[in-house]
Amino acid sequence: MPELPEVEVVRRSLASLVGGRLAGVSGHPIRLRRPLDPDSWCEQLAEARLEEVGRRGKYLLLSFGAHTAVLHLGMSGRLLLGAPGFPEPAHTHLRFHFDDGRELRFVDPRRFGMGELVPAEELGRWPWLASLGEDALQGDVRGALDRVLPRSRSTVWSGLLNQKVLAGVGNIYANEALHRAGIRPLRNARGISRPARTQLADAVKAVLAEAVEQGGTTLADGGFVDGSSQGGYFAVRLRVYAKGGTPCIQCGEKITRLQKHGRPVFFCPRCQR
DNA sequence: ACTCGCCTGTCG
DNA sequence: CGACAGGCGAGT
Repeated sequence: MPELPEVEVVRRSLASLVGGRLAGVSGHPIRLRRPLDPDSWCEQLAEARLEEVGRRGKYLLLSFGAHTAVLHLGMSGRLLLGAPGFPEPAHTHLRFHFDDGRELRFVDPRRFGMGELVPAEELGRWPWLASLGEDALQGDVRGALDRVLPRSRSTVWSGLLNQKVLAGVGNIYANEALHRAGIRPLRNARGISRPARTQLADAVKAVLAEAVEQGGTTLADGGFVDGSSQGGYFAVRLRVYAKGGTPCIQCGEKITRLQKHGRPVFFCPRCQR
């Protein structure tokens, strides 16, 4: 569910925890994308202070001095701030107990998420972070697309979704950026001209920045919420995603929906060439 | 470069 | 009840 903007919104919603000290970590061992053992987190983090909440692509980084908690929300993950006595959602796998009584809960029904506790000095070498490409919000998006797309044998849509190229773009924003740039998702990446790549890079940055401003995309199912359980408002600005059959906002043509690698792709057959 | 599988919840 | 969902890595 959460792509870069949603993770960034969560990151910002946790700002009030920064500087706080842990009183403990709890939960039951469970298999997420990797096994999670809350007891070992509790031992290693002891009474650590939360120094910073960072983000790389779709990964959240909670820096506790000697260790960094690396969290990925997968499709259904949430990080929720709770007050003492606040009822706890189902599928709460991990709780950070702060010494002011507040709790940060990692909730993930579908268990596609992940939590890893990494020694700070190993963070840069940690494989899943190390393989990430340019951050799609803050990095050199144009440079990354210029380097990779002309040599890619895949579609431009796949290229945007490839986290080794750009870190943070998921299916919603890939579709939206391609519409804004007037590019058909399933075109060969190497056939995209340099000016079109520049437009695409600008569109990626613009759509992500706008989505962050709007608090992220919360679709009708209410999936995404920030740390305070607030949804975002970008869904009303979506131009193609989940809009198959409805008129294009720019030209009135019906939005096409098709399926690629089992995932939905949306585009306007008139505006996007 | 593509397919599959990991899970639960929700919707038609 | 089946189809489908925002992701991603392993295996082919």
